[in-house]
Amino acid sequence: MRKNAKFDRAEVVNNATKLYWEKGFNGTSMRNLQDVIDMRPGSIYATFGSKEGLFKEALNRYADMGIEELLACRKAVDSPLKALKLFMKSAVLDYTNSAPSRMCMLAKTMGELTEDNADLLQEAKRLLAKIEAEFVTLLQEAQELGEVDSNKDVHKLARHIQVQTMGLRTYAKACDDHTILETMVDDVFKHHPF
Amino acid sequence: MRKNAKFDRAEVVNNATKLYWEKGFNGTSMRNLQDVIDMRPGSIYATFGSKEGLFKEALNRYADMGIEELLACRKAVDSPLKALKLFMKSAVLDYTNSAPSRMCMLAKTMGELTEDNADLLQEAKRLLAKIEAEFVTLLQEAQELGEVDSNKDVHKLARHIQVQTMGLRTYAKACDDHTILETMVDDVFKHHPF
DNA sequence: CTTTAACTTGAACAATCGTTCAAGTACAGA
DNA sequence: TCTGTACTTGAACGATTGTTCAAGTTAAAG
Repeated sequence: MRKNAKFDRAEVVNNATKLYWEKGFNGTSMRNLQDVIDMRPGSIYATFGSKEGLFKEALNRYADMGIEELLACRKAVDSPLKALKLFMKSAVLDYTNSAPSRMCMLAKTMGELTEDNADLLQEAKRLLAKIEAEFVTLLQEAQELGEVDSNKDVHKLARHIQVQTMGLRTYAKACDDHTILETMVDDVFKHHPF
Repeated sequence: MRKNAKFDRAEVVNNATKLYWEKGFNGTSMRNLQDVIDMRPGSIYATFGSKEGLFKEALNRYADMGIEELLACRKAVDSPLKALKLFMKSAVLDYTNSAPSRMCMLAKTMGELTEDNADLLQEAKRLLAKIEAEFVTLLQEAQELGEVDSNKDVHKLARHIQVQTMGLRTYAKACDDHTILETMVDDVFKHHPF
């Protein structure tokens, strides 16, 4: 057997994700990528096939990070509803960390791409649905614990969380006022239809 | 005095706005623009200065169209709150018309651009604030008519409308289910904090 | 009709785009 | 040590990018 490639694939995809997340698909050039992932064109194309192939992998990495974060929130607090709120606060307010953009990378991708990149668009939709399914799981748990009325539709609530998160993160890029944003997240869980 | 340019500036900006709205700033090339506005590079640069200059004008045209639409909604119904709901339904659900994208062009711009185009980003923020101010005006009227409690903060409510609209329009691009979307808009005005 | 200034045209520019591939390097197996 | 293969390298490709500008066109003024 041959040894694997010299580069650390996970690290490479992480760095590519950061750049794509910040600059978008069209705003990122292969030469930008070469610099941040420290690979030459030949290796990149042998490994990922194309700019689109690497972007697709970056989208998946991004979604996985989000789900990991959500599960981490769940473990950090004693209730699934509090976990959702913590996750949302983190997504909307925590720009102190090394997040390349305030906005959701999947939402950015939905906005940027057209049918010219139908497969990437499809992948972004699929991953949004995957995340929404995680919301459903948490909401079902909340229902079992009595935090959410048992007659509520958890899929509907999950859609609601999704819309709020994407909307607030977009608003956050335009607003910048931390107090206003925090109040808006609090209000989601104050006036919510749970 | 000399006669004005042969081209119809308003028409040109309209067509440029359509293309920019659909493809985004980075996704649109000057040659794409030349085709749809039927002008040659020299004329374009003499008139608009740069790709960014034309985009800035397109952003303004887009915002003006939105405000016109909002005022048209106000005239179409007998209450400011119903007007807001009508506007939101139109923005989220009416993809039958010739809108180049389901998403808000300003939201798309906020997502696509970075500090590399700080002035365009600033302009998009300014226009989002301008639209939000129109929401405030309608909400104040609603307050005067007793449709909204007088102790509510109209600026806060306007922010809420803004977030819902942007969030739902982003979700709409990923969802496609008209029934689900319509229910979500209805729910905004059912469970709202007014 | 001639002049003159405003405006349009499209070829051309340097820079950058995504991608390819022949040549070089590195290392497991014999 | 030698061979063979997996992998990396970076120069190079044609296409396209945003932009410029000298030449051409148009039409009002003299």
